[in-house]
Amino acid sequence: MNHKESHTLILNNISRFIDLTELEKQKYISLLTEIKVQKKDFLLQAGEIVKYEYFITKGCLKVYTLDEDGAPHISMFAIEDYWTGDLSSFMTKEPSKYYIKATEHSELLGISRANYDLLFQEIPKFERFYRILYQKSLISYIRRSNHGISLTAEERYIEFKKKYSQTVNRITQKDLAAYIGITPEFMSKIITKVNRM
Amino acid sequence: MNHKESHTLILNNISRFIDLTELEKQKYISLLTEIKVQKKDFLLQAGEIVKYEYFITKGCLKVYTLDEDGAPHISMFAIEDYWTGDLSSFMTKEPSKYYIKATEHSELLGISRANYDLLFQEIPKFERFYRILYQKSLISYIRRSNHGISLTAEERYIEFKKKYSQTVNRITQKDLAAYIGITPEFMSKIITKVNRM
DNA sequence: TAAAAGTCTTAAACTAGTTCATTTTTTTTC
DNA sequence: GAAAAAAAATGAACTAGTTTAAGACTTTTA
Repeated sequence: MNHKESHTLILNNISRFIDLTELEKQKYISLLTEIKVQKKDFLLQAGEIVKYEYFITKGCLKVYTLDEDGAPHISMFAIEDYWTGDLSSFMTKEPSKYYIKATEHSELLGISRANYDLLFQEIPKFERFYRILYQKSLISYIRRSNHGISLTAEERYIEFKKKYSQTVNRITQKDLAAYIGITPEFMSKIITKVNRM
Repeated sequence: MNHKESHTLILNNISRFIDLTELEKQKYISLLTEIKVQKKDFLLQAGEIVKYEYFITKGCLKVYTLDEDGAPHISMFAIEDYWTGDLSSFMTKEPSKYYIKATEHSELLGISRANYDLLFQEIPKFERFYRILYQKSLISYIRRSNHGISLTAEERYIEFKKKYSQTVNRITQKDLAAYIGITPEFMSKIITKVNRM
């Protein structure tokens, strides 16, 4: 994917919530860093202090933690036109508990913490952009934390498939199990059962 | 609680993230509505379109949905100095799926949707306030949706008790069970077990 | 302040989901 | 394109959490 295409993608994403002048667009683009990661490479490993917030222009990545037993718990799959990172470490500058690993060759645009802070001074409209972006994310995480607790694994799988039909075919069953919160064995059983219905 | 006390409480909450002039403070306060709810009364019922976002100056409320079997799933307990409501219905103007019920006599300050929109025009600094407020909430809900899936009920209980030690004594075990995502019977077992340790 | 309603506890039988072990299928790598 | 590695499927024995039921305790209400 060339520069122009990835810049169009991120600017279109931003224009959902705010309008930028040509000059502001140029200024914004100048604050971004291009990053490429090969399949299976890490964008982030636990213990590191998070340097960037990322926008994905191409590819797919998984964001996860490891529990005391070393078992992964995936908190999101990030694909094209999505934002990802670890907001907590990015903001507090404390070591992250997350890993971010590419499940496909991926291309991203990153904004550093210094440029993120600068952005609000230079183009205050971005306060609005992030206000709305975080508001929408918050709404979906509130729903998700409720559903995670109140639905059965089978219901969570059916909901995921409905909501993220583009993503479900790009990830392994094992990773899906780590997202849904069950073992790969039980995931296999559920999929067999649901497909039979 | 008198007007002055509740205004001081909300202005202090806001001053965590932005500084307001005296004039801005007055303007902001003028956009708020005072609401009182008796114990067991509803601030919101499913099917209604959410009119306000709320700041609690006194009391305790539970925010919950009912599943197809009529079982409640509590998504948060809101006490003094917390914000609550249903952001989804407030923003989309679609009917809410949530109930909000006072578990104690409670006093709140509400901002209507019209005034919320007006606020950003009149005092653009509030974009920043809400950007930071939502960012912080988002960070804690991301963590929570991960933990809800990866921890056992006992671990979730221990974590809740540690994090919300002031709240845990103000709510019933039954409501706590509906928050943790288990039956009251199993909640009882866990509490007996944890206290024995 | 009695009685009604709601909450908490305990226990036995049950189910959703785990663990462990083995085989088959698919993907990766040289 | 063969060998190695990883993912998926299957099944049996297990555990965390549910269901149902009944009795004890606490709070609310008339």
